[in-house]
Amino acid sequence: MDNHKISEIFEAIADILEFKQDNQFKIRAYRRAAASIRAMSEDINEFAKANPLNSIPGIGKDLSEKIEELLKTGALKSYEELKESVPGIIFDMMRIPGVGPKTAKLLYDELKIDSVEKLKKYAKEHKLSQLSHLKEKTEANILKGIELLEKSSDSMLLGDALPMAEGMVNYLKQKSPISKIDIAGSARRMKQTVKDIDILVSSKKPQAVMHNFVNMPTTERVLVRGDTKSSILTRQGIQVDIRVVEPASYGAALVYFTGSKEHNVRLRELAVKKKLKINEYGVYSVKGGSASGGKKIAGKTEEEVYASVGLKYIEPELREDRGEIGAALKNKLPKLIEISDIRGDFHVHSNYSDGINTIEEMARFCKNLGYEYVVISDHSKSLKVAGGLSEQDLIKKNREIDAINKKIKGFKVLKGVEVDIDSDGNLDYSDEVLKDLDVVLAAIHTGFKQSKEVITKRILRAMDNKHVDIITHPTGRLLNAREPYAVDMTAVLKHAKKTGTVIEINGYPERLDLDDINSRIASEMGVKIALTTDSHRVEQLLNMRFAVSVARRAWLTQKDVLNTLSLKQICAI
DNA sequence: GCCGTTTTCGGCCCGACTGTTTTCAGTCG
Repeated sequence: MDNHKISEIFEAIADILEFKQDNQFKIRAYRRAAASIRAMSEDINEFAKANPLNSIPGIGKDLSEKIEELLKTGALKSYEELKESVPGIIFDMMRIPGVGPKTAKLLYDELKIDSVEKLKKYAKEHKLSQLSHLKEKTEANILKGIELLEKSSDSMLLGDALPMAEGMVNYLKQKSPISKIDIAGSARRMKQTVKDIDILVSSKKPQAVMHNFVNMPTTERVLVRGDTKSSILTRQGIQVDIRVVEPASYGAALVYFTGSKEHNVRLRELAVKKKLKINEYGVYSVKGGSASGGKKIAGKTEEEVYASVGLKYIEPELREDRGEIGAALKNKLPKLIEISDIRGDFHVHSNYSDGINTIEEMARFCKNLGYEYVVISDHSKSLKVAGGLSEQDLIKKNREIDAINKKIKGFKVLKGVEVDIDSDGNLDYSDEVLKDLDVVLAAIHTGFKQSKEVITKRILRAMDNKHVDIITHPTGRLLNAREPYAVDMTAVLKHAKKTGTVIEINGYPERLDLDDINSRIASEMGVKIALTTDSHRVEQLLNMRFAVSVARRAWLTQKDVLNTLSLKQICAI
């Protein structure tokens, strides 16, 4: 029973209560509790050993007991009973866009809908529109919603969504008179995957912007079209929302539209305590308990909005309700690492193994990025699928690096390897070979199905080797494609601290491994982090921004990160 | 169901768009 599972159960309870039209504040309490547990940076089992559960925000007496029951027995009796009391189909129905609890209840009560297939059939036969309060348009929308649900894939990788959003921003800028435009939402918060793209605009010609937006070349279908707010579905199947506001409201709208929702709720609660009201148009004073007639006191910039409730500006990557508002109140926000702090890349492949470009091409590209060094870390011999290097090839490669270092001035190529950790925890090169390298990264590429104990032991053993500097992509996950292998991350991080091993945040968009939550735990434990791209071609070296984004979401500062050090400092380690 | 520097009861974040309606409920973000 982990944090994720518990928050899922609380969400499911909220869904059921919503269907039953229970007290809306009770429903909100369950959803808030679920969000709170999701946002925790610690495993709830561990947390429960040292702390009272009701010290988690949004968890009181009742929910504490429910969590205890879940942790102890792996199940929740009251939830099982609740589930029995409602038809299972409601979970599927409420997942259809446009169908909420009320519509689901109506459809179930009146038409005895027990499958999405049946709902689809009835919609096509126009049986839905014969109900009261449900006419042809809603019927058509339900049908569209089902199709949308069937078509919708996993959420999109940030590495795909962000360039797409940037493309749209450029397109709109060219087509319409726009005074301000920003990507907002989870893409601005640099979440590893995003479900939709949000764009905020300020313009003297909002109608023109809306027109251009819904008629973008990538638009598949217009979902909503209004004067200030529209939504489309792209051909790639991702929803894009746009909102147009006045310049005087731009900052408030950017806060609102950037989210996260949980962060916004906290912000508004803080405002209420100060007799203020925050919405997407600004911050208003509340007179005599009534919001109307209040005076607008902020809204033009985000800084202004935060300041109005006594907060320092909070960077978008921190807006996840993971303690950032408390830190901002105490003026204890971290000074987050920035891409300009990065002085080199520790994980880069060349055409010696499975990369596309030569060592020199990779090196020159890095130099142009303003770096001082790059570690060329090709695969080791047993990783045949990726062209792993034999000992002889490695010697040849190292000679070439020496030659390149004589050619390129003011920059250094460091000799590295991504050495394979075999299924017993042995390394793929002997110590004799490893000792001549500047940087050794160790990784698991095989035996993903082994037990947690075995995999953890493999990694700990690799860290015990005095030549190993960095553990790369520590969980092996591929977003939307492969689950992480079973590994006791707490044990790995403890051992990393003990052995002085650095842990990687791999910026390859499918990996982003270690993730933000664990990276934050690592840095709190005093483990150093290396930001890398795992590049296999020159363009991928630009993925450093994604590694940096994970680090920022993990509250990391310059001092937490290895590759903010200069070449001289690195060589001295 | 949670919560408290207006506290142990009575609040609980806020507004746009849509559809089916003549004033609003439902859904969404």
